[in-house]
Amino acid sequence: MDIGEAAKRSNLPASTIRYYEEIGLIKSIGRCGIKRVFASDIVQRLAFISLGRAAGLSLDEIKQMLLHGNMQVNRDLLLSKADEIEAQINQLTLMRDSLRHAANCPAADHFECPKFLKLLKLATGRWNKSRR
Amino acid sequence: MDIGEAAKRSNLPASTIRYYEEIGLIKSIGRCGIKRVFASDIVQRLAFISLGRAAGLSLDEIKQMLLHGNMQVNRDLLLSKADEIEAQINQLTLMRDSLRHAANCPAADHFECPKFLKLLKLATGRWNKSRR
DNA sequence: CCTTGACTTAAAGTTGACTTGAAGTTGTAG
DNA sequence: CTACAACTTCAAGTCAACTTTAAGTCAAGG
Repeated sequence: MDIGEAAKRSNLPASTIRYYEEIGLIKSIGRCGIKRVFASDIVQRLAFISLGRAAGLSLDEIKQMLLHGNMQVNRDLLLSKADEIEAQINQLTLMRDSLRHAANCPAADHFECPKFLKLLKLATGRWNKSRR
Repeated sequence: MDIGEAAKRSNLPASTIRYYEEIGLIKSIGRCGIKRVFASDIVQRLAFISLGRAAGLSLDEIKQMLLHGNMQVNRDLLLSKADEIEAQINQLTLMRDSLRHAANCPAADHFECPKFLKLLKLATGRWNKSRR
C-alpha cells in the first residue's frame, strides 16, 4: 500500500503519515523505487493513533504503547493511562453537566448560582490529582 | 485581591493570569497604584477556565461562554458544547476500554486480536463527526 | 536612604504537532 | 518524448498557550 492509499483509508494527510514515520511512531515495510510501502495493518495502527490523539494522549505516550508490541513490559502503563483517561472522563462529565445546567438555569449570572458553583467546586477538587 | 493572592487561590501562575487578562478572558476591577486588583469571584472564573481547559476547550471557546454574562445569546452554544463534550466522553470511554483490554489480553500483538480491532473500529466510526 | 520583594510591561522564546514550500524523482498516458 | 500526477526530501513556517527575560515601579522595613 502506498502513502496515498494509507492516507485515504486512515483519513489522515500524507504529510502527517510521513511525520509519524519520521518520529518513529509507525514504520513502512520498505520502498518500491523511491516510494514508501506500508503493510495493510497500518490502517489500524493509524486508527489507534488517531483515537489516542482524540483522547488527549501525546504522540510520545502513544509511542510508548506501540513500542513494545508484546506489551509485557508496559501493562502497567496501559492501566495507568486507562485510569488517567477515566479521570478525564469524570472531568468532562462535570463540564458537560455544568454547561447543561448553565443553559437551563434562569440565573442572570451563573457565577452567582449555587448549583453552578457547586459543580465548579466539585471539579476543582479533582484536577490537582490528574493534571497534565 | 492582588495577582499573587489570585494565583495562590486558583493554583495558576501569575503570568497565566496576566495572559488571560491580556486576551480578554478575565478582567481586573482596577488598579491599586500600579498593581492589578481582582474581584473575589475571579477565583471561580479561573476555576471555570481551568475546568474548560481540562475538558479540552480552547481559550477562544471558553471566552465565548464567558462573554455574554447573561448567556441569553448563547444557550445554544452551551448546549452544543455539552454535546461535543459528550461525544468526547464516548471517545474516551472507548479508549479506556481498549487500553484495559490490551492490558489484560494475552494476544502477542494486539493488532491481531479481534476484540481490540473491534473496539478500534467502533472508535473510528465515530470521530469524523466530532473531530477538532 | 537603601534594599528587598512583589508587582508591572513589552517582547521574545518554547513546545508539540503538524503544514507548507521548493526542488527533485518516478511511472504511466497521450 | 513529454507532460502529469503522485510520490520524495529537507527546511522552514504556523498555531495555541504559555513562559521567560529584561528593565522598571512601588511600599515597607532596617
